Formats: sequence, structure tokens, C-alpha cells
Amino acid sequence: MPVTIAIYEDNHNLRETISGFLNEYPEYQVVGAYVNGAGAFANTTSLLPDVAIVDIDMPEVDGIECTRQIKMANLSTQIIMHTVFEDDNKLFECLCAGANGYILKSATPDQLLDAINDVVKGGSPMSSVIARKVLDTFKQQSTATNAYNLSQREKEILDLLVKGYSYKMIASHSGIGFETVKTHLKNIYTKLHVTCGREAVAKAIKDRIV
Amino acid sequence: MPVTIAIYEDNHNLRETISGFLNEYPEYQVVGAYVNGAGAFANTTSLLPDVAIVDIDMPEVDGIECTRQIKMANLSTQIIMHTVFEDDNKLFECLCAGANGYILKSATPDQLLDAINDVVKGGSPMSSVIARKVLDTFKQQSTATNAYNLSQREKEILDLLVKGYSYKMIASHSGIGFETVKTHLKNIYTKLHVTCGREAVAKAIKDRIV
DNA sequence: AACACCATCCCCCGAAAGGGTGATTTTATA
DNA sequence: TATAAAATCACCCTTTCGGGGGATGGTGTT
Repeated sequence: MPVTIAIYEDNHNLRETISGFLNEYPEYQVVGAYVNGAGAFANTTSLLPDVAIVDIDMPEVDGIECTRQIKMANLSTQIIMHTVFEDDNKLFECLCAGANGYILKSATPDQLLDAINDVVKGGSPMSSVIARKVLDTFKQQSTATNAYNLSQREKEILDLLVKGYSYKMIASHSGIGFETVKTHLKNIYTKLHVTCGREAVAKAIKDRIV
Repeated sequence: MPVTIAIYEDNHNLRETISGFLNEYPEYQVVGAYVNGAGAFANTTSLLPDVAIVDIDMPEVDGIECTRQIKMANLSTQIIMHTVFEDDNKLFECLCAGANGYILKSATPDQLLDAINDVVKGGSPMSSVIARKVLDTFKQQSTATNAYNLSQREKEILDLLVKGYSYKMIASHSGIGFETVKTHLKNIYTKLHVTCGREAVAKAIKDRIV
């Protein structure tokens, strides 16, 4: 049973080249080739391809929207983004849309085959340069950590506040008095530079304190 | 000028093997080899290695803490995590700690060299399996969307609530009455199945409503 | 026309939040 | 052991929340 593949690529030559190249192998079968993401949902629903190779820059319905449509139609279709080069902002959008791999158009045919095999086996092929960009977003998220100098008790109470506990509930949960909770929260608000509990909750979550 | 390398690996044989292997090449120079992360900060500060190869599982001071220490001492030291296999929970911790690459101990010497070259060139070498896990956390963050059926106005008010606005401030900001804000928030709390503003804020952020 | 939904506003009322000031005890650390 | 930091509690006071009603007008759908 061959791996079924859908291709979304606006460049006619490239589309035919990839399609023809893959069809030379009995283990791959191109079941669809389209100039953009229009109809991606319907195509995917009816064909259920194992893999979709999606160009990011396409007219009308671009690769990101196309990726969303495909994933909405069939979550198990593995999506390989195909792009001219490592593009920063769109990379992130692709990831959120549900892309499973990222391959450059400058890649060799063999690398394309590797990428296809990778995604069907549950991997996410991408260059180390792209991987670095992905990793950087992680660190970015976790750098702004606890520079607020909260004590252990304060973190605990803030955590309960985020969970929606009232002052009273926090007091009984932590086995301390109501007034103590108030004092702690006053200090917490001061340290976080916020003026109310809701703002503290937002900051706690966004800055990964909890 | 050779690439300077520090090795953190508790297994004596492996440590010596890697060290010896790398030192065979004039373009690489192992400047330190340690059994765990103790003293990583000091080592890094004085040696400023280009690359550190860090085993995740080490006694006393493990690879994650080691990674933090190294990055704290010198941000430009590129860190390659070295592990027996793709470990889920620690992977994420490593990324947050600042790891730049992820290589398996089963990798061939050539692959190790590739990884080293990758990180010094600004890439992040990792297997496609690991890359997939990283990507999955992205999607996880963006999937749980708005199924709460909030109206546009309600979303707007919830957004302001997250920003720390008081009811009064929301009212004047949105140009509506205080009582209207209250009504909206009552409805919002009902729709989100929460009982107070802080809980709503937490839910709004975690479920990416705002 | 009837209905659902949204946005707007009003009143009442008790509970909760939060800000100020001050004090004691425990714990960690220099 | 002195000292700082953290944790604990108390009292006062005002404002804000949050839940319960109920009401009106607009919009869009059936």
C-alpha cells in the first residue's frame, strides 16, 4: 500500500516535477496536486492523503490556511511545509496551524523522500536552523521567569489564587489565617507591580510563575 | 582556531571515548571533562567553551541544572544534550533551561561531529522524533480555542478584565455604563463556568480566548 | 409576527477584596 | 549570636465584586 500524497504548489513546473518524481516510485502515490489551498478541506475529506506537501506562499488561499483546512478535515494527514527559505514569522504561524515538518525547496529529491518517510513514521523533519528558531521561542517564553523574588509561601498562595480560590479558601487550604493571606497577597501584588488579583493572575500565567 | 568543547558525562568510559575521539581532530579541542554539573558555572566562566556536550542523567547535579549554570555563565556556549533516548518530560525542561541541540547516545561519531558543527553555525540539531515532540507542544497551546460562545462584546470586556481593568475602567474604556459591564461579566462568568474574575482571567489565558 | 440573542441599563445587598499600619514569631544566614 | 527575611496575625476602613432580580430596544431568523 503506497503512501498517498497531496501536493499544494502554485508553481506549475515544480508541482509537476515533484508529482512526476514521486510517482516513479511504487511506494508513493500522488493523489492530488493543486495550485493553492482552495478546496483543501474537501480534497482532504474525500482523499484522506497520508501526507500533504504544502507550499507556504500561494495565491488566494495560502499555505497556512491550507494547513488549517487539511488538519480540520483529517488530523492524521501529515503536513510538510515547503518553502523557499527559513521565514521567521510564517514559521510560527505554520506550527500553530499544525504543520508536521518543514523542508526547503532547495532540498534534494532524496531529502524530500526522507522527509516524507519521517512524517509518516511520526517524526518532524526540519533543518537545524529552523529547529533553532523553534527552540528560541521556547526560551523566550521561559526567560521572563521568577525575577519577582517571591517566597515559597507567596508562590503557593499565588498558585491558589490562579486556581480561583477566594481569600477564605486559600486560608483554610493552607491552614493559615485570613488576615495572613491578605498580608501575603498585599506583598505579592507589590512585588508583581499589580493592583488587583486578576492582574496578578494574568501576570503569573504569562510569566510562567505558576 | 579549534572549536573548544566541554564534556559533562558521568560514565567514565564514554567520557574518555568522546574526549579522545574529538581530540584526534585539530579542529576540535576538549578543554574540560566532568562527571556532573557541579562547578559548571565556574568551569564555563573560566574556560568559555564554544560547545558543551551535556548528559541529562548525571548524579548530584544533573544535566538540566548543568545547562542552566552554563548558560548563566556564558550565553554563547552552545549546549548539546546527550541522552540515551527521547525522554518526554525532561526534554521540555532542557529546552527551557537553554539547550541548543539534542543528540542520542546511540548516534555515530560522525553524527556527533555534525551536531557540533551545527550548533556552532547557529543551528539546533535534533532528530525528527524529538522535533515532533517540540512541535506538539506548540499545537497543544493553540488547539483549545473558543468553544464558550462568547459574543464580540463579551470577548472585548474579558480582554480588558485580563489586562487588570476594574469594572469602572472597563465601562469608561468601552463607553458603556457600569451596570452594563456587570451584566456582561455575569454572563461571561456563566459561560466560562467560573465564579470570579480571577478564575475567568486564568481560563481566558489558558484557553487562548484572549 | 414571534422568537432568540445581544447589548444596554437599573436597583438591591451582602460578601469579598484591597490598602494602611502595626506587631509577633520563626527561620535562615551572616 | 545578631540580623535579616519570611511567615504569621490583628484592626480599621473603603471600594469593588458578584449574584439576584427586572426592563428596554435592536437585530436577525424562522
